[in-house]
Amino acid sequence: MLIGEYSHNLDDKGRLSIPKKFRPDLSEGAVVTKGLDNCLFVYTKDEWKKFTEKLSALSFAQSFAQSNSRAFFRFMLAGAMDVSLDKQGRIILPDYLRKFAKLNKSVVIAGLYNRLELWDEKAWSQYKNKAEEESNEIAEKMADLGV
Amino acid sequence: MLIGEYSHNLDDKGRLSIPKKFRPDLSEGAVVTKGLDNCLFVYTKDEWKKFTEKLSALSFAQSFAQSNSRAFFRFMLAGAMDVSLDKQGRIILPDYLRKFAKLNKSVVIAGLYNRLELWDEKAWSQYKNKAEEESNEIAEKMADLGV
DNA sequence: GAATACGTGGGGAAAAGTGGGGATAACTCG
DNA sequence: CGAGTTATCCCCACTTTTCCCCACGTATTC
Repeated sequence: MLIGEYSHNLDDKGRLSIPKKFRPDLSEGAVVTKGLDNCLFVYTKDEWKKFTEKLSALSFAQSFAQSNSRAFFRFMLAGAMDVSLDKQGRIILPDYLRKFAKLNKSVVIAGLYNRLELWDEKAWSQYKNKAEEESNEIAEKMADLGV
Repeated sequence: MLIGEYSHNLDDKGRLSIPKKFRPDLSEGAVVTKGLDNCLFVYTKDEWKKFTEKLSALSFAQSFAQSNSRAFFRFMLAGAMDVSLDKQGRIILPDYLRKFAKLNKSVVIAGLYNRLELWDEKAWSQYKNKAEEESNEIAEKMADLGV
């Protein structure tokens, strides 16, 4: 299970080293794709398969009601890219994904159960501040979900 | 069962020693997460597993499609960190959790049945005073709930 | 009042992250 | 088809962080 928050540097060659803790999960290969809220998602090979299956089920079910669901489907899949770890445990992020998430040197790598998220550090801290201010709502959400 | 209240010091390296009494429960590993009211929760491995099972039971659409759900998952999962005791019975708190709970040197470790809570000592005493003032109201609420 | 137990602090070895050089492969353009 | 250019990846070296271990101090107990 992927949890926790790390801050690593993106170097001039577009390489990002993955925290040691996450490497075993990604050693078989991974897929990076455009995520929601202007971040990137990183899935393990297995999780990527599950994810696309769920996504297509969702897209099909909703496609009658929502015209933009196919656009969403394409958004998630079109930008996807296979990556693999080099011997130092780093991945290479293609330019278009770096630009999409507006990544600068300092990148936050967050574990979210079955995926990683990559954020520009500034964007992450802004998002987090906002979320923490609204922690009341988060508490309500927990209650809603029966946690 | 975890009960009792202790005050320990956080050292310059971010280490916090766990009261001897609680160590057996955490010896298999533990997870620290962001709690409510600006404190941190510490779950044993077993308790954390129960929690994640509840989360994973949620539907894909619920957990993924709604923006406040995404914020909730980022708060709970990216905000979490698994920790283990060193040979002196201490855990290391990552910077981002220390900042979240505004912990200074003196930290209160409180047992709450199935989890520990970590508080900055000042925040704890303020909270406790407030809670004691309102204890009448709390008692009434408990009565309402049929406790 | 010595002895044990527990919390606290710091020094040093080992591991993880970072950055750059160079070899090999791939791609492009004449 | 071949030469030049670009891109990819491996390897090495450096820096920073982590974590293990030892030692000290305070408190408690017998």
